[in-house]
Amino acid sequence: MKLSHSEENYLKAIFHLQMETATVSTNALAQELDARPASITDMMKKLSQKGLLHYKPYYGFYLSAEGKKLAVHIVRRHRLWEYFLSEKLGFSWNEVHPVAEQLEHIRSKKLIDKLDEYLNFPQFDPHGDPIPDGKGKMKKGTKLSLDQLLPNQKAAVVRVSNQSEEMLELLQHKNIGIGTVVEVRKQFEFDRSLQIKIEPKGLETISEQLAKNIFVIYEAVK
Amino acid sequence: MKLSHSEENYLKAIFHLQMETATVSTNALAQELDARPASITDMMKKLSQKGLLHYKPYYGFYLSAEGKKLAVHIVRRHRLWEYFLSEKLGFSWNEVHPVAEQLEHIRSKKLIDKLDEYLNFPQFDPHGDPIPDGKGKMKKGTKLSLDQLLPNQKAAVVRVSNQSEEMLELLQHKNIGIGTVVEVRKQFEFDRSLQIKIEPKGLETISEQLAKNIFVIYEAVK
DNA sequence: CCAATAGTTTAGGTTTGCCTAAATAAAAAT
DNA sequence: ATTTTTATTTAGGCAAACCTAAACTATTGG
Repeated sequence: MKLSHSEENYLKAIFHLQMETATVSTNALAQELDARPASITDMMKKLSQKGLLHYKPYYGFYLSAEGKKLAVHIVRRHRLWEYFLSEKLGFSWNEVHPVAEQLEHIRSKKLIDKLDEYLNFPQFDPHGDPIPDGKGKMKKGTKLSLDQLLPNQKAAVVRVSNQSEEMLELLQHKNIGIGTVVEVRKQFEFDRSLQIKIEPKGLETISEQLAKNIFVIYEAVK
Repeated sequence: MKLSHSEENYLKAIFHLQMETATVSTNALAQELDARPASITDMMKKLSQKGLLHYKPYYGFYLSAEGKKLAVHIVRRHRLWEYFLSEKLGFSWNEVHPVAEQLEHIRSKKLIDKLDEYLNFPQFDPHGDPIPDGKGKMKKGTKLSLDQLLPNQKAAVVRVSNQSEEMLELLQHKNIGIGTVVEVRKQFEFDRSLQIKIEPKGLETISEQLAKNIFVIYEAVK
């Protein structure tokens, strides 16, 4: 099934809205896509006819299994590109979205597979959102800033919220980057600084200020 | 000036055809773009109205200065992506074109600048065609296989025509890759093998068979 | 319960980028 | 120099993806 850019955008938007509400309304989607409700209705007819979503007029719609599968693949492409832009080309995490929005529509399975491999199969994008793997599976986790992480809980760095030269320098010195696995060992009451374990190296102490700017994800307990 | 994907494709195609003939005909462009002549006429009206080309009905057309500038930038994007796909993602040189055809339309100056920097400002794509720099300048040169290169003439490797594991292994062993500067020192009559100088390392001897599969460009004498 | 309002769909229009078929201009052949 | 052939343009249409305005449902509040 080959989709137009527009159809892909619709699927992705519905996918995101479905995280909140099981069934999505015309107006909600119109707002999400910055389009008029009438345009949404047009597209819903088309997509439901293609079997990508269930649509009952006046009652909203939600993705079919097929539609969801396609949506997840689009999300995968989007987040892989975000990771690429951030990690390889040095974009800051707040600049990646609009460009990834375009890159996600490039049609080439080989491109995405090779890119994934080249990036070393990252599991989270620069915003801390999970990247689905080739089969559509993605890590579930809880996102919070490092100063909120419970002690002795392993977590992966997914984003740094401040992009100043000074902070990046400090992070580089301490060998902390996206994907780095960390664990809080101790919190010192006096200045709320943290002693953390950084894999694979060793221990470091970081200030509360820094910790608040580092976001991590830890895996939900199974 | 922002162009649609289609408009960009037209400009690029005209640019390429202009290498052969100063003025391009409707039919030639229709063939190049695999479209009907009537569609070409439609687009020529639009592009000439935008000032991107000079068009006299029944007499063909050619790019204006503005149109040429835009075309060169599209070519730049295309070739940078080809280089990326080949060098970073491990695509073979004959697979890169269709994917680059899509990637070239991504709109983001920053993306291209960063990509160029990330790739270390390459001057030739995997087909041996020159990549325009940010200002539109590109190296002019003559392309031939290494066994045809005149002795003591420095040249840059731009492509290897065979992609077998065995050959890539050999090339890697001899430290020859795209961009490597080489120079023929001596040709042995017996088996037509070549002694070549490889920068920055040193001398190597390569078989005629290998030399025929390595393509180089040398700068035209000024 | 029924009217007002909020949400959704239908009807009809626009632009872009294509197409076919017919008309017209230029080039080639007799 | 006509006629024939080839090349190009015009005219009219179509599909995708939007839009506005009008019509229609569903919900909600009195």
